Amino acid sequence: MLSLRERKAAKKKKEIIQSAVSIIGERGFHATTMEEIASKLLMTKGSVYYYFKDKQDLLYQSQKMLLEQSIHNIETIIEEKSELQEKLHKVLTLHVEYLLKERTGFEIGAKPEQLFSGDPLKEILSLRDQYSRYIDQLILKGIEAGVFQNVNVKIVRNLILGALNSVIEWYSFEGQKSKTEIADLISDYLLRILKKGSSQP
Amino acid sequence: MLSLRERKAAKKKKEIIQSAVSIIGERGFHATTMEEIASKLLMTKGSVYYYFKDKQDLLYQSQKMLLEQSIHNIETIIEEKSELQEKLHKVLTLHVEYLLKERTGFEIGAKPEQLFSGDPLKEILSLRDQYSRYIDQLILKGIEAGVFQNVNVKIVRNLILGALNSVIEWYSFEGQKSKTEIADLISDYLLRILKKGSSQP
DNA sequence: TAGAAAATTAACTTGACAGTCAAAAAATGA
DNA sequence: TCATTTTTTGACTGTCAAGTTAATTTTCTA
Repeated sequence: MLSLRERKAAKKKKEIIQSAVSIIGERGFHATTMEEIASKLLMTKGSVYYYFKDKQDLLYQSQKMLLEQSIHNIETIIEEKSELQEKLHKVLTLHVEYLLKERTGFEIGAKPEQLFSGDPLKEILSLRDQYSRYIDQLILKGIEAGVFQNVNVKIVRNLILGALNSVIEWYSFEGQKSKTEIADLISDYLLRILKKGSSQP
Repeated sequence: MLSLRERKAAKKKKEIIQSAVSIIGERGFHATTMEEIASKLLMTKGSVYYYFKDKQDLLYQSQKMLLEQSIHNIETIIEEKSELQEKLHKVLTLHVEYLLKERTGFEIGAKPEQLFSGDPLKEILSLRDQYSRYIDQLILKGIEAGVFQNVNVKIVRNLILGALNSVIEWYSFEGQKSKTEIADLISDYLLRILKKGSSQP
């Protein structure tokens, strides 16, 4: 079990990540200074460097955290026992909800190629890939089971994820609709790409 | 008519913009230096400052150019005489094709709030808005004419644009499909969100 | 072709920020 | 309580890039 000290350190790390994410999310990675990140927590830059190797490391750990949680989310739903269509609907809905919850964090990570290189980049891309493959599997199973139309799986998956991720840019807290309502509506619309119409056998 | 000198200057401006866009597109705005932009054209930084007020200005003018061309594209199609569905299909297709043609330029401009502020930001957002409104109109007309399902226009428009714009991130030149094929396929899939199925009256 | 206007250069200033480090402060625990 | 370990500090360094400018070179034109 973790000592009090270790748990305190872990908490501080999380706080620093949150501070970093919120500022970087607004201003962008390069425009954000370590001093800003620190001073938001009433700390000095030096302290931040006590917990993180460098600026890259800070960003990398925050992105890894978000992606791992996303994968955990999708795995939970996939293990549930329900109809394929309902499952995919749930996956899309949760995707939107988690995206909006961790809005700034995901905004930052949109273009990992510009943020990371080498092994960290590989790791981030591989986590994204893992997530995409889960969705591909759901679509493929749906096609095989005759629930969905026959489509180019990768293209449709990319379109769906692209549409979902864009919600970050246009969902406004001012809007009439709650996050849950929006998530549900979006998922309905996007499933139409896959659902069988009258013209198909 | 423009003098030779003016035309030369305009050409040089374009070259600088292209150089800037290609480097910024790869590395990001803040990570790109004016010296890099200049040296790609065998120039020095000072020359670039002769044509552009500052780094922001250079970026702003490149974005404005792209958006104005996009608006011109959509206006051309809207003026054509064809069925609503076909018109929207053409708009989506051309959107993808132009996006992939000017790939890096659009990649940069994805988050204008992080790049601009004040009047330039307003101008960029207003151009984007103008483009969106054209699409809204097409969808709305389609609904009114009974060609499309009744949907929340703004949400569906945002989903469609989000999906379309994501193509920048995943379309690979290695892929089997040409840009035209991809554009066509994507437009087909996305129109399914709007097309009437058998369940609707 | 000479003189003016336009364009380019290279050296310079300025400011900012990432990352370091020795010393101080705080927490721990015997 | 006091010695030891952990954490924090803030001043410092080195680097790097934006933007300026005076001097030079090129281009135009009368």
